[in-house]
Amino acid sequence: MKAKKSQTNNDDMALKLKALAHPARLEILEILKNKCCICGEIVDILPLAQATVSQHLKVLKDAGFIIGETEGTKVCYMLNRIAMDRFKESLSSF
Amino acid sequence: MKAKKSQTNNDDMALKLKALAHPARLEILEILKNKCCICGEIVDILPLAQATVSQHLKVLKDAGFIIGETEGTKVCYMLNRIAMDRFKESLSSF
DNA sequence: ACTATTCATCGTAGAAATACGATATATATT
DNA sequence: AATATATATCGTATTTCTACGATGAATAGT
Repeated sequence: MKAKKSQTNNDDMALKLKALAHPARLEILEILKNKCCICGEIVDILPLAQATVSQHLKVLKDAGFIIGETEGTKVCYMLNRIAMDRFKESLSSF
Repeated sequence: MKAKKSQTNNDDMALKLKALAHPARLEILEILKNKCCICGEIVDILPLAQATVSQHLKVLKDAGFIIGETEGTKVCYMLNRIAMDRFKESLSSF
């Protein structure tokens, strides 16, 4: 049961690592580290199409690293500091 | 030039994250965290074919997370503690 | 109601990752 | 030299990722 749990942990950890394992997504996180941004601002910064950026944002959101707050027709994205810190903490065992 | 450097950093970081982003590779790292192992021992532990384990070891080695020391016909793998710590350190900025 | 704006989702082409059997390579043993 | 052992590499089928145009959905402004 210990091994099973470790397995589950690794699966979960691998999913989170995969969510981070792309240059564009790391850049998005760096942008959101300093300030909240609406999707369009991120599209303006990155050399990627809107659909692609939206896809990357979804990956980060599904992994829990960012939060999106809808305000009218815009969506304000922000870093989920707690999730990020928890992730780094769980990495510390390696 | 600041942006360029950040880009390069992110590319490199993404490569390292990708190398870690697989349950089998995380498990290999956990195994090697405690003791050095020859490839065959890892093959015995993981439910994967020898070719697959060898492939995963190569990914970890190419990313610098492990070191392989050949001893006769065997290869003793060990964690590259320095590389791992450096990686975690560079993650701390997020 | 119509139009514009913002973002998400769909469909899809191309690239990369994954797993494995087969085979190659290199050393050790007899 | 022939055989056994340990590992790496090759070829390949399958799956997953990535990027983007096209389109849908929701709200805002006229």
